[in-house]
Order: sequence, then structure tokens, then C-alpha cells
Amino acid sequence: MEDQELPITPPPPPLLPTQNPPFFFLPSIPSSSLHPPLDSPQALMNPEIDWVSLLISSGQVRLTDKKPMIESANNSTMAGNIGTTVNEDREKGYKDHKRKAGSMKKATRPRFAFQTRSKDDILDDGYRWRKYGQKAVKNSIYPRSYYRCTHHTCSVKKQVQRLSKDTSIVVTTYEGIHNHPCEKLMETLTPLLKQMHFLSAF
DNA sequence: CGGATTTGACCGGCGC
DNA sequence: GCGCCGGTCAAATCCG
Repeated sequence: MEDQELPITPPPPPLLPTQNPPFFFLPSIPSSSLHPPLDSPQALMNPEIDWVSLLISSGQVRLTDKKPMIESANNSTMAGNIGTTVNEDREKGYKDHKRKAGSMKKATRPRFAFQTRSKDDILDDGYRWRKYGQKAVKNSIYPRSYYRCTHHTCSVKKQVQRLSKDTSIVVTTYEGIHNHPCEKLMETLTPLLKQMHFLSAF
């Protein structure tokens, strides 16, 4: 599984303004995930984030979905059955997890990777993430971090890793599609929508 | 005190 | 079959 670092390709022709990052890239990627923090105006002008070279090959790298291991949103069988020991639960959880993963067709989850030039490893994409693991990876001096969306019905994951070749570049890989609106985006849009609704009454 | 993070253990896939 | 590696779990720890 040589998920090695993605090659840095020259930035595509600037289809989009450099200061204002693209809002709508592809429907399958959370639009806000390529957004700087909506609540930090200075971030909009943050020169540290290279929004132009953000995307590889006209926007994004579509990773070949070679991952057979899929966990669906609601069936992740964690330990927790009453009447079993922790170890049994843990074992069972693993087994169930693997069994389901194996029995499922290679349900392809969309995976998208993009690179950002940033000092910060974590892009504030508007969603809330909980870190569930960190792993040293081969051929990289930086560890890879694993995050899961904290929304209870959402199973989107992302991996974040800094390139060892160019330490200013952070590769973020999203896996899956959010099944809920972006909280920050909604916060921002709600007043606008209300205003539009109000104006449309005339 | 509750939620988030850290971290070592564990597991399956894959190449040899 | 074995070892390496990436991905995940969950107990321990941290932190607001």
C-alpha cells in the first residue's frame, strides 16, 4: 500500500482568483472544505495558503479507489455488547467490521486529495473533526493523521499529511461525502437566505 | 466533568 | 508462511 506522497504538479492555469478560494469545485467534495475559515477574515487573505496550487490536475487528484475496506455510516460495530468482556467486544468488533467490509461489494467511496501550502496542518473546512489516529508512514518524516467527522450520522474521514519533500505542503485526503450541511457554512448563509426570502416577498 | 487527543496494540492486505 | 505496512481501536491522558 504505497500510498506515497502525491507528486507535486505545476499549478493549473488559474481558473479561480487566488485570494478567494474556489467555492464550488465539485459536488462530491464538500464545497466548504476548500474554504478558509469562514469566521476568520484574515484567513481569506492568508498568503500562507496557496489556493492556486491547491488542486492538482485541474483541481483535484481523484485517487483511485483501491480501498476495499469500507465501513458504512451506521454499522460500525464498536465494542459495546452487553455481557461480553472488553476484549471479546474488541475482538468481535474487529471481526464484524472486517466481515462486513469483506462481504460488501467494493462500495466505492469517493476519495479526493488536494494539497495546500500552509503552515498549519489542519485546514478549517467548516466541518468538525475528531482525530482517531496518527501513524508514521514510510518515506515520510511526518506522521499521517486520521480524522473522522464528528457528526453522528456522518462517516466521512480525512487524512492529513505533510510532505517530506516540500515541508510547506500539506496533503489532505477526504474519503466519503458529508450527509449533513456544513455548520459554519449554514451559519454564514442563514442570514443571507433569510434576507433573500424577505426580499423575495416583494 | 465531558469531549478531544494521544498513543500503543491489534488487524488484514499485500509482496516476497 | 512471514514480515512489513497502513488503518483502526480504545484506554489513558489532556484540556477547557
